[in-house]
Amino acid sequence: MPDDRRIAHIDMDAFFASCELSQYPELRGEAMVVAGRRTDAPRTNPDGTREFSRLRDYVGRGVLTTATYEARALGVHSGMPTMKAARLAPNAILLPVNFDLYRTYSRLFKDAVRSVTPSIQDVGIDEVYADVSLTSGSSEEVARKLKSAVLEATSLTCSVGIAPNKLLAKLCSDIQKPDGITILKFEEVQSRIWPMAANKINGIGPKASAKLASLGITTIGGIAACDEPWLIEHFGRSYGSWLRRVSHGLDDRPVVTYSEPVSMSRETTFERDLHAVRHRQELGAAFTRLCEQVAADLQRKGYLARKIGIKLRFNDFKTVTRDITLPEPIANAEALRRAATDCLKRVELVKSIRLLGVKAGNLQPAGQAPRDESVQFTLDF
DNA sequence: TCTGGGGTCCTAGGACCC
DNA sequence: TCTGGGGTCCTAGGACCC
Repeated sequence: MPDDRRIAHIDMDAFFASCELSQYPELRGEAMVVAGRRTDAPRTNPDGTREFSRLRDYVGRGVLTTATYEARALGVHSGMPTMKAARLAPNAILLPVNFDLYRTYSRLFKDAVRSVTPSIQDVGIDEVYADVSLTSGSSEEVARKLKSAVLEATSLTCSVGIAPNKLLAKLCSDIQKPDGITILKFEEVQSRIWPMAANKINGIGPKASAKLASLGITTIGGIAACDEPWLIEHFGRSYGSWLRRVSHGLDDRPVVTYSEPVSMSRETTFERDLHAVRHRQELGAAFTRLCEQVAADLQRKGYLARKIGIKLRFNDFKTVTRDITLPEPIANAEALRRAATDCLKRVELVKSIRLLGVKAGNLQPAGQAPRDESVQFTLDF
């Protein structure tokens, strides 16, 4: 049943690009993408003007992290391989990712939302849910209050959706973008939500929407028109009945204001594929580094891990994982590398390796656990 | 010149225990 | 002497999200 909550979803507009524009205002109105590495950083001339890299200068295997609306007009979008984007928009400005900057703005943005209501749920770096059931004022007023608080704190715009639950609020914040406000009452699900594409729903990704399309369903209303047994027959018991519920706008998930992390991982895609034998040294060094990074992350954030895993992606893009559960939780790099090496031994290393990753799971707070010392390793990959 | 990095959650089979 | 189930843990893979 629809409930009487009032949930806001606040989504920053083209967040990474907007953060960069605050640093480089002269790029406003330009086609610009964020994708590069440090070597693509702008250079400052003696006269104070700046020179920027262009997309055509990029060499590597990354994908676009974001693109301004002007760049999107040239046919590029986030997630697109950067080399492909370079062919479509060679003259677009290229900036390296600057996560420290985005984290700073993210903190300001979330604090601003928190000044309106304490009940907020993090959803990544650039969006939050907020329970505004008890916030005074009409939904319009609350939305305006949220937007002006964010603008004042960050000089950046966001889009706000307010609806009876998280599912609908998230769909709403996307309707008027950028810098928009969308308020939805439950009675409007049929008229305003049902016409939307099925894959707008959080949880209906590429696979599910392709399958829906193959069954002749492209909109949310199309799902709502199916009966539950039919959905269950095609999508399984759990996913089928979930599809039924969300297509009718039903969602009783609470706004979760705090949650413990489940896993921490580090991974890297190599500049070129590496072979386990021919590039043993290089792989061993990368492997050690990843283990050290994960260990450092665990220690910095105060967690121990009982599950250690590795991830390999081969030159044919096939991905395998192996993991192991330890009798005692660990956080130090040496023990982590030993466990990860045990996992690595269970993989046949014939094909060249494109990506290597190390992951710590089954986390528990470290409490009074003793700190470990940093250790030098031999490269015995 | 295809295809990043850091996450969460779910499923499914096998081991193992009662 | 012919075939239980339920529960939990472990492992691998995959869908999905930002």
